[in-house]
Amino acid sequence: MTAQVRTKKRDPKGNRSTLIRATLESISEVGITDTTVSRIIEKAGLSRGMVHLHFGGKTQLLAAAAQAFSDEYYFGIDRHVQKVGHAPERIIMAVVTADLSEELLNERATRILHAFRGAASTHTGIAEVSGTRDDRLRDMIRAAFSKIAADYPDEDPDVLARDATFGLLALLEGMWSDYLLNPNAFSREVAKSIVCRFIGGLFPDHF
Amino acid sequence: MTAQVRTKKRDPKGNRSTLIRATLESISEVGITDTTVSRIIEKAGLSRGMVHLHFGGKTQLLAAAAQAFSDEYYFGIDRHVQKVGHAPERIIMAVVTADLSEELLNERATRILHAFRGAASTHTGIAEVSGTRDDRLRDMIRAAFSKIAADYPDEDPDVLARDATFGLLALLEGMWSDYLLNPNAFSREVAKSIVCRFIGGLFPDHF
DNA sequence: TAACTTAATGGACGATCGTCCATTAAGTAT
DNA sequence: ATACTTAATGGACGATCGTCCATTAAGTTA
Repeated sequence: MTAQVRTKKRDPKGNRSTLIRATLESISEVGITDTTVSRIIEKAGLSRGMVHLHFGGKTQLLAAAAQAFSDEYYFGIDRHVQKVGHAPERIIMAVVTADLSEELLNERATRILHAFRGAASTHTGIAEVSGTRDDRLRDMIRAAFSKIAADYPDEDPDVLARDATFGLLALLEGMWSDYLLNPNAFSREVAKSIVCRFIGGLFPDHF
Repeated sequence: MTAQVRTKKRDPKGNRSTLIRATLESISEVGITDTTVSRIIEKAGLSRGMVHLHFGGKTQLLAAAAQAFSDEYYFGIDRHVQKVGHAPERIIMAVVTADLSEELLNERATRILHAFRGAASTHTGIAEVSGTRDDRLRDMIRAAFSKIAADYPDEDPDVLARDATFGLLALLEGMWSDYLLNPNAFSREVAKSIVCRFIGGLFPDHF
């Protein structure tokens, strides 16, 4: 078995992901509506029939691209979170920092996210995949807030954790929208300080 | 000059707005991508050439629909705000309540908003019109927060008002996204209480 | 009523769109 | 080397797409 990276004539898995990459690139450039099969295969440098061969159709390719984009985001978050250990406050801050970092929050990502959002309500295959910042992330945040909320005996910990989770995700969502519509005026520092004001208001002893 | 509402054979203004209404209805049902001229005129019950006659083309019709939708939202907010007088705290709460009311926040509206959002970054005519919850609203909120912030001498009033404005709009944005993706699980009461926690954290003497 | 302006119609048009398949090529097993 | 399986190609296909215009109708002015 040779390494064969250079001159592989056949590469089904590679071509599959090339198509997905080309699709995401096209969406970030011209939006979903103008992302046609012709444009995708031109970007990918592959032949027309490949979409049907590997995905069965354009619809499934879009769904696979949505899934890949979602994973890309989540793994980006996860990498940051892994580094900070298990203290819940640090996990929360890692999520916030990562979500607002240039690595994850940039023009390409905001355009793709909102393009899929716009299509999610009417295209099942996409909706399943682009839930509110992914259920995985939501669960991670809620678990962290639940631990923190236990230190506030004056409040119902479930309600507090729920509000913190919901609020934080909504706030971050809004930051992405703002970035999308106004990438030049956007300030990561201001965004972060506002998020900190929010969670600091809920958990004054921790943030 | 007769009233002629019943049997008007020609009605350019009426047909124009019928086309816009049909466009928004189509977008809320099948998204922007599948909103075709054929579908629009079928919904409107008008003839094919009318799109070109009244708007010059589909692109301009979409832009006009985006504008109409934006106005629809803003005037809805404004009506609520007019009722509560000039006290800044009451203006803010009126905006929040209106934004989360069923009149403004519903499946149709969230679908249309996000459909336009997804197209905004790549279609100039739409982007101009669907800024972050409209500059008019942003200015109104900021003015109210500026007055309130003057009562907090420990903070820079400009920074405080800016953070409150930015944060509130982002939070409401996020609520809309959550509603879009999960209309059944969404609770207006929870959403409102979270918003109140946020502004209450910034302005403890007022909210 | 006649002449004129504006609105509305709906089909024809070329230009895409996405799908699919007959054909060729590459890789594997016998 | 041969037979076989899987990958890749690219053009043909019917089905739409949005635009536009020749034609008809409605309303207005003279």
